[in-house]
Amino acid sequence: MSTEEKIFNAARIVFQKKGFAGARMQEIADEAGINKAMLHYCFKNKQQLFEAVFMKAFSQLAPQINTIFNSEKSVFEKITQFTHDYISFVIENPFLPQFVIQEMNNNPEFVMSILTHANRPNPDLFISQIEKEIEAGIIKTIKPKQLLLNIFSMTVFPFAAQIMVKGILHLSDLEFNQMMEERKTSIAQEIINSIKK
Amino acid sequence: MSTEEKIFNAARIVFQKKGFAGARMQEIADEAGINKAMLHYCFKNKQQLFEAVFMKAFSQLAPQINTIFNSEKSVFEKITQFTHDYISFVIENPFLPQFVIQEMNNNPEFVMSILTHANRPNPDLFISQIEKEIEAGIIKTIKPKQLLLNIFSMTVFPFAAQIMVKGILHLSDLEFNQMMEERKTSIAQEIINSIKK
DNA sequence: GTTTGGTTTAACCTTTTGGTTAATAAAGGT
DNA sequence: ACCTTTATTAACCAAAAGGTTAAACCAAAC
Repeated sequence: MSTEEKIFNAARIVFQKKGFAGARMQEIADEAGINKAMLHYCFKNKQQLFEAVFMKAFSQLAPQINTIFNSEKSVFEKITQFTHDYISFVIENPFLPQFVIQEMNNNPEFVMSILTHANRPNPDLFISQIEKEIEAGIIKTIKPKQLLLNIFSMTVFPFAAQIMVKGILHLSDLEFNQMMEERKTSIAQEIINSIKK
Repeated sequence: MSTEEKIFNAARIVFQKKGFAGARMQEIADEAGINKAMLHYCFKNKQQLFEAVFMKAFSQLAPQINTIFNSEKSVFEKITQFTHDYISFVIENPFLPQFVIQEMNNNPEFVMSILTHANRPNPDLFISQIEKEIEAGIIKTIKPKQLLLNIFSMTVFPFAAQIMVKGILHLSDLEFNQMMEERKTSIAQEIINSIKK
C-alpha cells in the first residue's frame, strides 16, 4: 500500500470517528504510522485531505441510488431492490451516513457545491414514475417526495443514529446487525403495504 | 435575561451549529455579547458548558417520549399522537436531533452515562404492549423493536438530515416546513397501514 | 561510485484556542 | 459615605494544533 493510500485510509478512519473539527492531523499521522509532515507532502492541508475523504465517501453513496432509481423496473421493484442493496452497502460502511450528514450540517457551503456536481443523487425520474403509477391506480395517492423521504428514513436513519438506537433499544453490536439484516427485506414489505392500493 | 442565560443561549446556538469540537469559546462569547472570561466565571470550562447545553437538549427530547409511550392508549393512538407531537416539537427545535446524534457519535462515553440516568427514553412498556396487540390479532406479526425503529426513523430522520434532504429533493425552507407539517398526520397513517391486519 | 530525483523525518514556527489573572466597575448592606 | 461582595473586563499565558523547513535517506540512472 502506497504512503498516500495509508494516509487516506487513516484520514478516513479518524475523520469518520471524530468529524472534521474533532480530527487531529497528528492522530491521522499516527494512525497511518508516518510522520506528520508527510500529510502535507501528499495533501496540501487538512481541508484538502478532508475533501478527498468526503468526496470518496459521497461518491460511493450517490451513484448506487441513481443506478437503481433510473432503471426500468416498477416502483415496488425499485423500493425492494434499493432498500436491500443500500442496507447491504451501509452494513459494510456503517459510519458513512452519520459522517456525511454531520459534515453537511457543519459545512453546508462546501457540501452544497458537491450536490450541484455531476453524479449527485437525482430522484427526478423516480418521482415522475411514482406519479404515473398513482394515476394508473397502482399506488395510493401520496406525495412522491414524502414517499422518497420515507424510504430514505427507514434505510438510513438506523445507521446514522446507531449509537442512540443501540442505547435506547438495548442492542449489542450483534443484535443490531441482525436487525439490520432483517430490515434488508422487511422494510420494503412495510413500505409497499402502506402505499399499495 | 441574566448573563448566565445569555451565555447558555449563545452556547446552545453555537454548539448546535458547529458541534462540540467545532465550537469556539470566543464565538460563544461574541454571540452572547460579553467577555470571554465571563464564560469561565459562570461555567467552569468548555466541557461543562457543553454538558449543560446537551443535558437540556436531551431532557427536552426524552420525557415526551415516555409520557406518550407509557400512557393508557392503544398502539395506533400512541403512534398517531407521538408522531404528531414529536414533529411539532422538533419543528420548533430543528437542530436538536442532529445535534444529539452527532455528539452521541463523537462522545459515546459521556453520552452513554446519560442514557443510564433517570428520565431516559424507556420503550419497554410500549414494546410489551405491541406484543400483546400482535397476539390479540390487531397488528400483523412484526418485531416490536423494528416497529419502534420505523416510527423513530420516519419522524426524526428528515430533521437530522435536513440539509441533505433539502439539497436532494430541491426544497426551500418553506417547502421543507410544509412537508413536515403534512408528515405530522401522514406518517402515522402510513405506519398504521403497513401493520394493521 | 556518484549524482539525481523523489521520499521521509526531526525540529521548528505561527496561529489558534481554552483558560487565568489582576484590576475595575457595579450593587448592596450598614 | 464606606465597606464588602458580586459582576465584568482587558490583558496575558500555556498548551495544542496546523503547517513549514532543511537536512537525511534511498532508490534508480549514469
